[in-house]
This record gives sequence, C-alpha cells and structure tokens, in this order.
Amino acid sequence: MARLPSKGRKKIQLKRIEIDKERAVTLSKRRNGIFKKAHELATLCRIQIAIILFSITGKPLSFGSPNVQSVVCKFLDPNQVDRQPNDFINRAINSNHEPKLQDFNK
Amino acid sequence: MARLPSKGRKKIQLKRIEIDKERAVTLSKRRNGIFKKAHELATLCRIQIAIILFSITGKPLSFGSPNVQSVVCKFLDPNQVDRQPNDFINRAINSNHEPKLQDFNK
DNA sequence: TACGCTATGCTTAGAGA
DNA sequence: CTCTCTAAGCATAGCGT
Repeated sequence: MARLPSKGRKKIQLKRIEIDKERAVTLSKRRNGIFKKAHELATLCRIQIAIILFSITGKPLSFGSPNVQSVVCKFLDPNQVDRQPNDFINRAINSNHEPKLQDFNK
Repeated sequence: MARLPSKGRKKIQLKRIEIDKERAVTLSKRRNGIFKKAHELATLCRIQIAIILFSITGKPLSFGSPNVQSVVCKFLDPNQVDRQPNDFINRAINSNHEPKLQDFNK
C-alpha cells in the first residue's frame, strides 16, 4: 500500500517501447481498448468491422462484428460471387477498395 | 461565435444511434479514432494490425500496418505455405485462431 | 500474463461553419 | 462529408499485487 504521489498517466512518445515487459503490457491494454472501441462503433452505427493483429510472439488475435470471417470474406469478395479460387485470391491481393489507406499509412 | 455554455461531451447509450446524420458523423469520428489507435499500437509495440469495416452505405474502408493485405493473408494462411486454393479458402473460413473473439462478441 | 488503483492525457458529443 | 471548438467522459501509464 502506502501510495506515493507519483501516479497517474504520463505522456509517452509515439515510438517503439523498448522495454519488453512494458511493451507487452501496453499491447495487452491497448488491444483491449481498441477491441472495445470497435465493439462500440459496431453497436452505435450498426456496421460490420473486423480487426486482425499479431501479438509480439506472433500469435494471431482478432475481433469481429458480427464475426471476423464474414467481414474478411465480404472484403475479399464484395460481390459475394462464387468464382475460381485463384481469381478470388488475386482479386483480394489487387483489390483497390481502400480509398484512405494511403493517407493513414502515410 | 457567441458560444453558449452548454457544450462539451455528454454520455451516450451503447446502442444504435437512430438519427441518420448523427450516426454518420459518429462513424466518421470514431473510425478516425480507431485507425489512429491502431497506428499508435502498431508503432508502440511494432506489431502487424489490420482493420476492415463497412460504412453505413456499405463502402469498404480499411487500415493496415504495414498494410491490410499482408496481415489478412498471414491470418488466412499463418504457415505461409502454398496450398490448393480450395483448401486455402476452407482453412480461412474454419480457422479457429480467435481465442477471445467469443468473449468480445458476447 | 491479468487485475486494481488513480492522476492525467486523450477522445469525442454537441453545436456551428 | 470535413473542420473547429469546448467540456467532460473515457482510456491508460506507471505502479503495486
């Protein structure tokens, strides 16, 4: 117990956290935060959303509303038309329905 | 100008926003917020992350670090092994590497 | 790894342009 | 749709457990 006055949030730099444990804790906390935000957004606006990420150890983690598969599949094949798998994959790779991706990725 | 004192944030209910315009504005604001959070997380923890969502009008919007395709492809095929396309698709559909999805989706 | 705590930084509802 | 502005709700760094 006996809490020191130096608690509370501090500003952090937007760059890779070098301390392994600290980075893992931040990932865990923020991952939950983003998933929560996504759930809120899906609820408030009734939209479909999916988030896929890989943890520091390479473990895949995801969130989807209503579920990851339906959103990803719809994204890969917006017309929901059955087609040849090779074409399916290629269209996914070459899809250009990402109007703002470039901006966000700088 | 001449601003009234009644500004500032109010608490909102976690349910679908019924007013069309308000829902669209909230989606726009929060979408930007989530994409920013994802970018921060990718930077702070140096992980791969992708977000896919469909706007109210059904328009696909996405964010990815380093890009959506690589994350989705890695998610669909974690072993990065070339295989028959049909098997590729089926494995994606039936993938079960979503340990916490159920919890978040309630 | 997760959880509890709390001061603070961050996000955003609401209103206007 | 985007942007600004403010106040206040919310997320979270840093710490301990």
